[in-house]
Amino acid sequence: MILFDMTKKILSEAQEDYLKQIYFLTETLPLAGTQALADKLGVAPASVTVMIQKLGDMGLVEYEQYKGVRLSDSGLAAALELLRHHRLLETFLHQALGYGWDEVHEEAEKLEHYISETFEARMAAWLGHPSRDPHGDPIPDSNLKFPLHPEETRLIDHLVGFEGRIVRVGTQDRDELNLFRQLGLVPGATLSVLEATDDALRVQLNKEPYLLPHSLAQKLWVEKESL
Amino acid sequence: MILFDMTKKILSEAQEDYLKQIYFLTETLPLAGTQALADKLGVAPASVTVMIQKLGDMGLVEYEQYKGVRLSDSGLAAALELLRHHRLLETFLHQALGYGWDEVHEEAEKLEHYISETFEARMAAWLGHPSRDPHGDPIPDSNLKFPLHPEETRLIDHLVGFEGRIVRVGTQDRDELNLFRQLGLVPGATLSVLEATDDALRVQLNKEPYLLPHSLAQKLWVEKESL
DNA sequence: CAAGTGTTTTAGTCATATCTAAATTATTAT
DNA sequence: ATAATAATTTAGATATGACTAAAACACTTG
Ligand SMILES: [Mn+2]
Ligand SMILES: [Mn+2]
Ligand SMILES: [Mn+2]
Ligand SMILES: [Mn+2]
Repeated sequence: MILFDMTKKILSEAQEDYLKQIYFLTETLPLAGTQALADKLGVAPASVTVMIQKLGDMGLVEYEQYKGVRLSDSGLAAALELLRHHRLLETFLHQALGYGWDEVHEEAEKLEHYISETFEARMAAWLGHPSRDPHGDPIPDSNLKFPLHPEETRLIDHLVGFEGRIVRVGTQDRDELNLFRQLGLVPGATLSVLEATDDALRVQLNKEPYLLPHSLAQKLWVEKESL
Repeated sequence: MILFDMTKKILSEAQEDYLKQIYFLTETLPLAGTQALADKLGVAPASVTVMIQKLGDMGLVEYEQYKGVRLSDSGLAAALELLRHHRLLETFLHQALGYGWDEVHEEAEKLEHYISETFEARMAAWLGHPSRDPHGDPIPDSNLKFPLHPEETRLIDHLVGFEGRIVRVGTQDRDELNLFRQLGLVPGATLSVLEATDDALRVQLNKEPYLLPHSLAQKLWVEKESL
């Protein structure tokens, strides 16, 4: 007896991108608003309203008029599936095809919607089932559970004297990524906090002291050196 | 001064697939008809008419009412670009990700429309700029010229006594591909023609004689053993 | 060469995803 | 609490690419 696999809905590229942005926005806030989604997706607010109504009808989001949306269980699964595709693709493009870490995002943004589950599985195997992408972002496993990285903390939360290793650079802006790379602020690099001011952090990286503006420091995640 | 790159039109997946099928049909015939295109693309004839009118307005095909279509220069370039994507993808999926030769077509059929020129170039480099895909089909080079394979001939055109090597298996039907594989009739295999009847060919392959129905033999291309 | 048959095109409809402009609802400030 | 402002939704339009049904055209056959 063959039953429908309700977990495998066929979603359009647009629908998947909406779910992904709702996912990102609701990492911080309880609900994703129409305006915020319109900004992230580069469409008009009216377009967002129409789409989230449809996603609501499809059971992928919980939508409250004039309030905003949150993902349902099936919507979350779809978003995580897409995120896994995205981050595996970024890692594969980097490791197998020599893409720079500033190049991977754009290509993955498109391909994430069109690769099969077979492609996903073969990439994961080729890469040895990685738990982070080239920027250090965590990759959900094949059951869509996030890998545990309990030691991961924000650089910004640390006091003078902290020594540790960068594990994640939280941006996908190409210029910003190139800046981080130029400074050697990449996953794996070790650094220590020398001094903290209101709007910057003085850090030591490879013997060199840098003054790191809050706007950049904010985007770094670190782990204490485990020797 | 920056000029538009007229060679890089933005085409939809549907438009690209129409161009590709027009390309295949006009390999044999001077014009591709509405009915034939509808069959190949799995759409209604009326849908084909509307689309080829649009492709005509876009300058991608030469369309004669009630006669059929042929590719223009720019349409041919677009079709060959897509064909290069398809066959490089098939080769890459096979070589890099371990796809079976019966699995590559379906995945490539979708991804061909969504990979970037960068992705194309990196795959080609990774593979060492191959001139054939896993089925032996020729891969247009980066200038969209076909590789020269002057020794390639159809098995069916040969007389008793011919000895040579299979270079191409001209089908993308999964069951048929598996049959060929099962029989050892894959690119690289050597065989000789023992006997020819009206509707079959008796061939020797790895010491084993086979009776090869015309319907299968027709799909094989060979080269004389060059010792 | 006039019918009849089959192919091709036209016309009208639908689904998707976008837009702008107008109406509605919610929030903020007086 | 009311009025102004901002966010959201509705309404109506557009583009794409498909469909069906009907009309137009082109072959083939008597
Ligand atoms: Mn995307
Ligand atoms: Mn990333
Ligand atoms: Mn295709
Ligand atoms: Mn092939």
